[in-house]
Amino acid sequence: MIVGDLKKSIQEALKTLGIEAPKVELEHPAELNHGDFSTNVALATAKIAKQKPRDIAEKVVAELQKNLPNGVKKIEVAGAGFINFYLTKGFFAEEVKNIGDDFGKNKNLEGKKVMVEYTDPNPFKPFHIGHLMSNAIGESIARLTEEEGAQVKRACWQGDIGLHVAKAIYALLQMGDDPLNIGKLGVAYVFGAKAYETDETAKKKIDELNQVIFEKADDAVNKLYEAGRKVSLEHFEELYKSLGTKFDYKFFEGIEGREGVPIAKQALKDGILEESDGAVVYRGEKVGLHTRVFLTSKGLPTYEAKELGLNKAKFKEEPNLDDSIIITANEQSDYFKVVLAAMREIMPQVAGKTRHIAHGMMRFSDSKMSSRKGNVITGESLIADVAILVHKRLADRDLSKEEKDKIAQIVAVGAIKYSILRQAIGGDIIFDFEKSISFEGDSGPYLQYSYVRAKSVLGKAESLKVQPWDGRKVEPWETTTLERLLYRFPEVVERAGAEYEPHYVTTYLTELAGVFNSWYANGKIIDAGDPASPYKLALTQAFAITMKNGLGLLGIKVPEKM
RNA sequence: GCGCCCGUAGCUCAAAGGAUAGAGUACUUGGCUUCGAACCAAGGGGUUGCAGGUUCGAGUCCUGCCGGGCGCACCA
Repeated sequence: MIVGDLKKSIQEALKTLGIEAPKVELEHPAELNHGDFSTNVALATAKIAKQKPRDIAEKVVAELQKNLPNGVKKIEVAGAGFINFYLTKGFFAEEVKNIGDDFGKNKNLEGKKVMVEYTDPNPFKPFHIGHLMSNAIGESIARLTEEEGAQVKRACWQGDIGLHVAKAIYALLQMGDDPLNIGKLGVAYVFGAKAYETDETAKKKIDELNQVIFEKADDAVNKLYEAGRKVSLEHFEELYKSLGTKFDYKFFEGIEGREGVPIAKQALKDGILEESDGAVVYRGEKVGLHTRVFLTSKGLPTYEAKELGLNKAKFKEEPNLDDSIIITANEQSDYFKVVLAAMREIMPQVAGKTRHIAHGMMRFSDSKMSSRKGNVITGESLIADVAILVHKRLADRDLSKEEKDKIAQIVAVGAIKYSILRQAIGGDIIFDFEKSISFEGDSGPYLQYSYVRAKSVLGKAESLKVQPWDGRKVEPWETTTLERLLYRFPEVVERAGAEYEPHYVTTYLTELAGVFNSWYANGKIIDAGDPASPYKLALTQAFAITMKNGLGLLGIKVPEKM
C-alpha cells in the first residue's frame, strides 16, 4: 500500500539523517495543488532536532530522491516546511483498473454483528420530517456498517402504547365511525392532545383510558386500538418502502416494552431502583446524573422501564450481538445517560454493548415542531411535494408516465436525504422548504444527474462499439483531478463508518461530481481521434461505479435516466 | 440555577492541531447545431461571537464572558 510504503521511506530517510520522529503523519493536503500526500514531519521534529523546518524538509527530500518510492512522481518542499508528494500516472491507472462493484468495502468489522435502531415513529402519531431525519441518518449508518463487513440488523422501536395512544383514542371515541385512515388518525391525536392540556375532565378520562388500554380491559377500546395501530403501521410500511429501509426487527412498547415492568420490579427488590412518592425511580445523582422515573405511582411503565424490556429483547433475539446502536435526536441524550447508567447495574452485559448516538433536531426557524400541537410536516407530504417539483423538470423529457413517476420518487427522496446527510449529524436542521430542498449545486439531484450523464456516455460508447481501456498499457496522458480523487473513496468510507458520520461521504461525492462535471465539460470522452479515449471511458465507468456505491451508502438510489 | 451541545461569507454548510479558512446558494457576466445546460467558466463577498492562554503553528485544545438550542420526576 502506498501510504505504508511512503511512511516507511520517510522514516528511513529521517533515520539516515539522525532525526527522531515518533510517528510519521501522512495525509491528503486540503488542496489538490499541494499534491496527493503531504507530511508535516519537518515541522514536527524541528524543535527537537534544533534545525529549521524547511532545512529538514530539504534534506529529507534529497534523501528520498536518491531512491524515489514506488508510485511517486515528484516530491516538493512547500510552505513552512511541508513535504508534498505527487503520484505517477501508473499509480492512478492501477487504482482505476481495480475499481469494481465492491469499490469502497473494507473488512474492519468482518465477523461482527451490529444492531442499529432508528426512525422510531409512534403509531397513532404522525410520521414527520424529524422521523425522516432519523431514518436517513440511521439507514446510512447501517449501510456504512455493512460496508465495513459487519452483519447489520435494523431495528425500529415503536410506541404503540402510552399516553399519546390514549389521547388519540379518546378523540376517536367521539369522532363517529366513518372508516379510519391515517389522516383521521392525525386529526384525532392533535384533538386529544389539546383536550388533555386544556380540559380537566378530558385529562382525567384520558388518564383512565391509558390504564384501560394498557390492561386491555375494554372490548370496544381494544377494537379501536387494533384498528388505529394497523392503519399507522401500514402507513409507516409504505414510507419505508419509498425510503429504502427494510427493518429486520420491529419492537413495540406494547410487547417488548411490557417486559420492562418485571425487570424494573426486580431491580427495585435488588435495591438498584428505589421507591419515591409511590413511583419507582433510579437515582442518577449517584453517578453525576439526575433521577428518572421507571414505574409511575400507578404502576405503569414509563419510557425508561420499557427501554429495559426493549434492550433485553434485542439480545434475546440476537444473542451474539457485538454492538447495539440506538440513534435518536439529541433531546434524548441525557435521558439515555441515565437509562444506560441504570442498565449498567441491572443488565451489565447488555449495557456494555449498547451505545446511544444523538443527531440534531429538525426545527422550524420560529418554533419547535410538535406533533402534539399539529404543526408538523409529515414525511408523506414532503416527499409528495418534492416529487411534484421533480415532475415539472421532467415535463419535456421523452419518458413514459410510469418512468417519470419512478424517477420523481427516486429524485425526491434523494434530494431530501441529501439535505439531511450533507452536514455533520449532530447539528440541527432548520427546515425551510425553499432552502432545504435543492436540485442544483450542493444537492442530491446534482449527484444523480452526474451519474446519469456518465451512464449516458457509457451507453453511447456501447452502441458505437467503442471499447474501454484494456488495462494493460498506460501512456503518459495527463493525470486528471478525477483520478486523484477516485482512489480515495475507500478511505472516506472507512472514516465515515468509524465515526458514524455519513456527511464525509456526501462531501466527498459532491467534490467528485464537481470534478467529473468539469472534466466532462472540458473535452470529449468518446473521440476516435484521441488515443486516450479508451482510458477516459474507463475513468467514466469508474466514476459511475463510485458515485452509485457512494450514494448507496447514503441510502440514495440512482436513476438511469432523469 | 445545574448539565450537555452549538456560534465560520448575506443565507445553508465543509475544513482529521497545519499551507492563501473552502463549497453551494444568492448577485453580476459568458457558454447549448458537440457524449444530457438539474451542467460548465469567471467575478466580488471573512477580525471563524468577544477576551485571554497553550503550541513552531489554533476555526479546531484550555479558561472566562456574550448569544442560541436541548435536557433536568411520574410524557415519549
